Amino acid sequence: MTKELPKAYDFKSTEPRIYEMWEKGGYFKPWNDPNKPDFDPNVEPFVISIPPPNVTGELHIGHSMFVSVEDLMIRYHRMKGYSTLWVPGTDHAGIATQLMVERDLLKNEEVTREEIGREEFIKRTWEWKHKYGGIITNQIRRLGASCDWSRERFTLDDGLSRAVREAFVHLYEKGLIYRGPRLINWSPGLKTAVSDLEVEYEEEDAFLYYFKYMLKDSDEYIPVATIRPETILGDTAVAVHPEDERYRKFIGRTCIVPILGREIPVIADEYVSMEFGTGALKITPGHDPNDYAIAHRHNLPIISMLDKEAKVNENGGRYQGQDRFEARKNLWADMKAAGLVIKTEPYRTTIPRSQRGGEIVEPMISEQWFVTIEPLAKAALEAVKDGRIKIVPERFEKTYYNWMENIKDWCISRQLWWGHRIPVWYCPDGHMTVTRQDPTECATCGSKDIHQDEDVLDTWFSSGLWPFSTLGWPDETPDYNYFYPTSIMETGYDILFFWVARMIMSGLEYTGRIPFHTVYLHGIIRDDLGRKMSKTTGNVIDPLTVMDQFGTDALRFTLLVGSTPGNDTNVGLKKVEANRNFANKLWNVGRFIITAISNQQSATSEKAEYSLADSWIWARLQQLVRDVERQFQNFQYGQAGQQIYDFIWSDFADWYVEIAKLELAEGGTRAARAADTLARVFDISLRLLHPFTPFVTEELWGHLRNALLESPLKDITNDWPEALIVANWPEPRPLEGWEEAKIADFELIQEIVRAIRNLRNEKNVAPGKKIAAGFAAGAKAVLLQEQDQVIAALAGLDTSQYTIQETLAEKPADAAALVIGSVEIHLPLAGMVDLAEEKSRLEKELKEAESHIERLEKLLSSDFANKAPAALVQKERDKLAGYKETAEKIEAQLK
RNA sequence: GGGCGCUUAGCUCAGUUGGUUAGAGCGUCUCUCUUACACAGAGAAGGUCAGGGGUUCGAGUCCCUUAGCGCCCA
Repeated sequence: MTKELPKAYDFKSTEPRIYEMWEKGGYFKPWNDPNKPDFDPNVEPFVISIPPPNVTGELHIGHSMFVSVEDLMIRYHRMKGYSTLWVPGTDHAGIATQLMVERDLLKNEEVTREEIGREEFIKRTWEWKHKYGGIITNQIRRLGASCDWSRERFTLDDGLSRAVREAFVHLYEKGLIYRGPRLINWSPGLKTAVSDLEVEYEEEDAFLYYFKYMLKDSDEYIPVATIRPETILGDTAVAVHPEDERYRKFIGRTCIVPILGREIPVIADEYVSMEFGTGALKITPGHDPNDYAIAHRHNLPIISMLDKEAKVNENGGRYQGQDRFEARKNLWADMKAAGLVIKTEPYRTTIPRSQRGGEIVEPMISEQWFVTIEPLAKAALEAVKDGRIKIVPERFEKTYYNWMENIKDWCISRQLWWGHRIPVWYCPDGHMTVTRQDPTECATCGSKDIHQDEDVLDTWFSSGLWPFSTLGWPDETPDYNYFYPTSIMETGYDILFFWVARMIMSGLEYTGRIPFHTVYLHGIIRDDLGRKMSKTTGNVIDPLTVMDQFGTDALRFTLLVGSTPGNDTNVGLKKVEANRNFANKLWNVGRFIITAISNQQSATSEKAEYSLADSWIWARLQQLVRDVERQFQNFQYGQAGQQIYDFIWSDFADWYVEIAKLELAEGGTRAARAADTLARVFDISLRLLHPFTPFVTEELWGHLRNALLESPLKDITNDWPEALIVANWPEPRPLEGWEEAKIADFELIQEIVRAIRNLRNEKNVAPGKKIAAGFAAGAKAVLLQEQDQVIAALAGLDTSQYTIQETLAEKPADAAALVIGSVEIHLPLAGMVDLAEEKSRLEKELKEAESHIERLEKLLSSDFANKAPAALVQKERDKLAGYKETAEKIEAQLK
């Protein structure tokens, strides 16, 4: 064939073609499918369910991260022979999607959702989903994700909706779900409740307002400080510390709420801090969680003074209808006029803001649905504590425990339209009907006049079911029976609570089993300076642009290598560029090998001996396979990738390929052996690299396979499948005993070559110029003689003026000398050797050798010799001997 | 207030049972377009592994402590 491959790897034309080939080839589907007749239930599956991105979202760098890691895990296990399933899908993202559609309606049709009504709005949202829902999944395809698209799921699909219904009713029947007025976090802009997790607290500049709480029928007052003066309208008490000398006398008396004139008691509670503010606290149980708790202790009334839009309601007297911030201003002004104001001062405090949109969240009393979380949390806590579920990295287990141990009931109702509607129906008598099937009448009184709860469930409620709902639960489908529990849950540590914890609780509660045995958490992607990416900073890296520029493999490799589990990763374009270069390097190595194979005339005969380089590269490759395997077992993917990179570039390309060129030029069996080694080492390298950079490896492997098939070396491919994606993973082999010596021999050759190159550079010898050399190699003479051509070629020696002997009869004049252990090299660089310079160079080297000798002698005469492992001690002794030899030779040179 | 992480070459980071002169990429400097690759090759410079203390024959790696930065929870 020998169709010339282009000089540079063209990822643009390759990636789509390869992905299509994979998908059409059915490689993304598990090979052992429980829905097929030849299914074998004894085969171990490996399963990941994708963290579902927002259905209407677009790819960001975080998605690239999880796709890269999960695809790596999936490809590795697929190559290992597991029946591998990666379930893709998307999540309806209640708030985000609803907002997007609302915004669109307002912009294009100038209508609000209220104006078009619930039914029409949901219809429009589905249309939106159908129009844009494919964007994110196509972008995930571009990343090379080998997930089984035939099993793609969406949280609002019929099946998954049934799962949600089942879960809700199950909890309700078990008495673990309740409805009631509670203090919740209210998002006034979105007009919905949000859960505790969806509120973020940040320190901001604010003011502390000091004012007088006048005592009834008195001129006395209690000074009180507050951050939110408008909540005075909802005050139901003033609290002081029982021990506080300043205010003790007021306990039990009555205060007058400013402007409103309501009478409220002065109470004593130890919660009050005597140091903060004035030491007296106004109590607004309707709008503050701590006050709410105090109010419960003291049986205080609870007043809500804000409506759903955070405007003052009928309890706010003359401020009714005013926005919360407007009311703050007006009330304060009126209080000032009334002489109740003491002062205001700047103050830094934590402000609760909505995770979505960033508006200030108001604690409010509201009727909502809650899950009694404690029993679920207890089981989920236990599953991690007893090791049934392992979290990687381990330290997050502590975080998990801490959260689970302090968990509060989960507010699951949302005042939205886009989502799973709560499966509860009410009749006029207030009976509740909670069923799996939509009812036609009240289960209690039989009334036909029933209406469904208006609220929908928190999106995370359905996401929590994801590992099993996607496989068919609540039905015991073949997929569910075979693939559940899944294997690994891989996601960012930022959603450990939101999602992972809830999946564990849900899995245990509904299926009675852990949803996965391992949680692997990756870090957050930051920019090259370690800053969080944000639109306002303008440092967002768009993965699509990066892929356009450098290719998918380069992006994936960048994300996977140089990062450690659970740690944040800084990504800059420079890194991606460097990895693009790696893909290109690989491409060119491949090009060279394919040409070499195509030029072969005969097959490798059994008799073709292995050269030192052959043995060395094999030994190194086997070392690599062992290391990579160990690292994969320990989730050290970054390390593994780095080592493969180093092997391919620094060992295989820089040394082996260069030596193979000589061997190929020799022709005959030597050339055949070299071609054979090139092919086999390259094959295994591509397999190891495939989970990291699937496209370029698949492409090259295909070329390699074709070249081999059309060459005398075709037997190499006997057990190869048709595509790399399903090729066997290289299994580590035990050491055979010869490796260490071959590696040591080869490393000596490398040292010699490097030393000569170094000297050439130092002396400004033109790169193309061949130079003479005389070796006094002592015991290494035979080895070096065998490798003379290799040394000559790599170091640029003139073979006609080049000798390797045990000892040299006489020291060549006008030559530079190099000493490497017992090997002396004389390079007669006529006219270039400055004797004085030469002497000082040798003296410097001698000094270095001597310092090593001193260090090692000290080490070996210490306790080290007695206590350290024997092999290690021997290694140091050998080193010492080597340095001694070097020093001796240099001294001889200096005489 | 509680918990966790980070601090290693100019920059960004690796470095997992502690093993002996600390690695990579980028950047810098010298040379080279040598028929796989200039998205490259050859060579070089550059680090008291945040500070202090301890354990050990041996510490970037384990323990204690201080400082700075960051994150999570309250």
